[in-house]
Amino acid sequence: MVEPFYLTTAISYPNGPPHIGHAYEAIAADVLARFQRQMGRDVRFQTGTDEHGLKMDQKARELGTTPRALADEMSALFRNMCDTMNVSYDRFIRTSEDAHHNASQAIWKAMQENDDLYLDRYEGWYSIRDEAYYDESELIEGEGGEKLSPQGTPVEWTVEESWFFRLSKYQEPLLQMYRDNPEFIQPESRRNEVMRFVEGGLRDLSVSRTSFDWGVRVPDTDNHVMYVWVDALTNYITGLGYPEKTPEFETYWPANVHLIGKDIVRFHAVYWPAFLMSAKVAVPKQVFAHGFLLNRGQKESKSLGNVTNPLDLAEAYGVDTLRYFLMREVTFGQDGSYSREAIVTRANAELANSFGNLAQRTLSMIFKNMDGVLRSDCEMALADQQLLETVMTRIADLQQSFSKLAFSEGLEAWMQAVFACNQYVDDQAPWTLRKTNPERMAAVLMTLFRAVRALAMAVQPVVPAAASKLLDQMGIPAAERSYADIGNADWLDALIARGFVLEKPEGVFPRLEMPEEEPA
RNA sequence: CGCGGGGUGGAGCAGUCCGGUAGCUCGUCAGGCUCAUAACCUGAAGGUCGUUGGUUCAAAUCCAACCCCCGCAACCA
Repeated sequence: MVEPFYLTTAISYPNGPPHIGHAYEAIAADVLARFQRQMGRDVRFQTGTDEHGLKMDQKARELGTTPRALADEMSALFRNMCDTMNVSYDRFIRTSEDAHHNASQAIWKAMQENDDLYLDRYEGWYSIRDEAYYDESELIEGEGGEKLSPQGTPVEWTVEESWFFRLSKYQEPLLQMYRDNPEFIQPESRRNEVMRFVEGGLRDLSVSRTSFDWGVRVPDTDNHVMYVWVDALTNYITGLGYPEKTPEFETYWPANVHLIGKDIVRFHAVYWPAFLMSAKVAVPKQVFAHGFLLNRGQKESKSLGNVTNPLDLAEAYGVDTLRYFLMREVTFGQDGSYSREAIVTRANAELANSFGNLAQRTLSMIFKNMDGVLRSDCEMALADQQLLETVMTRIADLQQSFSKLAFSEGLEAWMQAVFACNQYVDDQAPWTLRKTNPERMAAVLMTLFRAVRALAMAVQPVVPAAASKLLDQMGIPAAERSYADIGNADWLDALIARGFVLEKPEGVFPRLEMPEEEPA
């Protein structure tokens, strides 16, 4: 029986085109998805766009269009970004889909049946400019003694009819759930943050709006739409067919991982499980919050004018390179910094010089000195066995790290194996053996062939296109590239039996040019 | 006392939960090799792990106080 694995990204808010952060999350999720597939899991991977809410409404008005048209246009950009980045989602969901409206209304009714929703009035100091209510204690005094928001914008006492969710009722159940499932919120620091927040007391949550109508209508009302997070979070089960008990829902829910940004931890780790408990649906197994990418140590923002279009980076350096860089450079879960120089340095040092060159020199020597003909009958020396053992150990390390989303740690282990191979090449000096001991040379080159194959297979989740290009050259059948296949005993004999002969190899990780000095 | 993240060789980071020779990459210097994508391999220099105090046989790691940097209004993961 194949164990299912359901993972999701957060759905993106498409009131603007995708930026580097969206790409980062999608790529990380994809690496995990591909990794789990290679581990033999039955993976379901969902991403998409979160299209409702006041901001979409406003943005559309600003652009002289409709929210629907804006959503269609932007959502397509996100989908295109995922496709370009080679993100292997199974389902790209849009919250404006009819099925999603049905699901959101269904979960609403389920919460209502559990007596967790009630109609009340929301009143407080409201800042129109900030679109937020403030507590009396947060307000500051303006020059003329008038009340101002903490941001210095005018506020007025506002009363609005709103539905409320009894979040307060779930304080203890949530804390109990966190205690029972220490892995529920990762990384650790986020868990502490959330627990402290919940321990501080939960207030009921306003979950409907009457001030605009671009959203999911609250059942049996004509002027309320759901608070955007109520419907947004529901996407994770909509995509599986909720409220129907579909085979997908039965198989994949509860999700193994919701991969999100650190800014929306509260919604996923507090509100979402509370909604689900109320609706009597199982809670997800894990919420994993990644950090933010900083552009040379600075947050990217439109006002600073340092926003990077991920597609530009992909075009300039290649999708695989970008994927590798993002997974390798930054400790997953923490904030990290990137720059064009860093991408080029990292890609050249590790992908081109270390691994790419290793593959190239190995295949090239087999092609030139053995006419591309593989052999499985070479006698293995101790050094050969030790190298392969090192490689296998490091790959096991990679797998263990990737299982806990420690991508950079896993790739570091992988690099250690690559270094060991290059060291081995130097020690064995097959170019010398060619003259002195051709038999031994063949043994060395075949050892390297085995090592390169394993390394290429191991790194597939991160650089899928380049890895398969390399494995294609090596004659490894596409259907035999899972992790289980690495350790197959007879793959080499089968390859030889098929009459496979290596062609002149072609590098798959070209060296990159360092960019011109950028203005400081 | 608002909240959070961080301060480790020239640069960027890991290690901190579960104390015990301070690790990695890049850069620099010296040497080796020539199969390979001017790539590869070896060695070296370089750090009082923000500061002060405490606990301990032993602290980057635990405790206390303090200093500095970055986020926490908007666009925004």
